Amino acid sequence: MRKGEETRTRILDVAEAAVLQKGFGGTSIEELIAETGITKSGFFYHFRDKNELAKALLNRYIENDERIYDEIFGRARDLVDDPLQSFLLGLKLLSELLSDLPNGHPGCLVATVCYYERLFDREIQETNRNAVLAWRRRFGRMLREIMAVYPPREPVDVDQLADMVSSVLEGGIVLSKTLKEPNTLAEQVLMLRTFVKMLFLPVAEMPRA
Amino acid sequence: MRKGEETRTRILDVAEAAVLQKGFGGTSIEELIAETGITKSGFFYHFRDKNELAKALLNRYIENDERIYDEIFGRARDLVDDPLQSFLLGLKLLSELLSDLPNGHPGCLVATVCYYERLFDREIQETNRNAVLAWRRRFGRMLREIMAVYPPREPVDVDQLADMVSSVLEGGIVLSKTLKEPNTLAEQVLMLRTFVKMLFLPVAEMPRA
DNA sequence: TCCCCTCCTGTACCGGCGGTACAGTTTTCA
DNA sequence: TGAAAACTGTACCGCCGGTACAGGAGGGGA
Repeated sequence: MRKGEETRTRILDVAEAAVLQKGFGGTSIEELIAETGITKSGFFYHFRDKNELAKALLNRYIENDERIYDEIFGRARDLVDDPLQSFLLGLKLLSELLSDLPNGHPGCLVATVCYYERLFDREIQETNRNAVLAWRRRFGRMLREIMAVYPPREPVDVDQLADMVSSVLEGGIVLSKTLKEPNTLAEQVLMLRTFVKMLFLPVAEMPRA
Repeated sequence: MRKGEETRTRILDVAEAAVLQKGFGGTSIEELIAETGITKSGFFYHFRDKNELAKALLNRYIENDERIYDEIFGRARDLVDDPLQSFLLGLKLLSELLSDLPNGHPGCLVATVCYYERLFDREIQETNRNAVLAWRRRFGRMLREIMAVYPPREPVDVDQLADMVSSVLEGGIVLSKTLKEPNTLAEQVLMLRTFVKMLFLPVAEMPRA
């Protein structure tokens, strides 16, 4: 049981890196087995077909993603009491984490799946959809706490604002990868932070001169 | 010359729709020739290989994209003198255009290429990079005009703010497609508009009661 | 009218890949 | 030590990207 899990994980590791660079259609099973040093039969022992691999890959990615957000915003919550300051700190920590990635963000599997949708079954599409909805709920929850204390300077829909976090992350990844500027993603998160700050923080000071 | 261009365009039309739904790796040449009613030899008469098709596809997409932005923000410029109000109107018009798309936004080729990078040659990657840089310059130009009149409420880097427009668009497309909620993209653009408004517009009124 | 160029069609072929089938072997752990 | 788990090896299928090349329809200019 133990050994099997290890091999499975190794396949998933190799597959994830490949898929994020070349998409699902561009990643061949043959190259995966070559890199993991397993045989074709061995691969199909673990995954019935490519769709099954995609399913496992996506689920693992989403779980890991959730864990990272839990940790970052959980830490921010522990350090600061105020919901707004805590959220702003969370975005700061997230931005730091992203700018510490040595080769930039490798890409988001949710986006990859989104741009390959037609070749996946309904289950994967639903999983992907639910992942995005989970982001909406997560950030929405925090934003609602903020709104209970700070009235927004402009009228905004909470869900749409929560989606903005996801948008900037997904879009920032695309920009960062395309430009080959690893730091762009981190900067975009800080830009979003500025937006949130401005939206909720009471006018602090008068413009000088 | 006329007939050839027409066939070429038909291939590109079919290919674009397919690629946006299934990615490059997931789109087979055989299905393209089946749908356009051309033979395999006919296809390879127009495009040397898949890479050549991708190149043509991407260039056409980028040109069309630029034309749309030229038109929208050009119209906004004609209607309103003030650079800030003009930009805000442009975002409004863009949001309306996006929410009028019957089946939602079909997807962005730049993002598709970004998530398939490793299987393309340097030329395509450079083209893609330049497209994103062109967005940065485009929105940067408008934002600089705004900043010459309106001091931003918070210190922001112009290029990063310009990138925010691209981020929200790219991210909004991913969200919209994944959620199968066509309107999410338009809402995200309006959210961005709120941000820009808040950043540059002087405090308009006191919060009531 | 003839010829040439553009724009294709038809046919045959290659190797890689996803996937299947299944028999046999090694490794692990209770 | 024995059964289950975790593989290997081999053979095969059909689709796909790509190559090669011969030939043909149709229009436009000399």
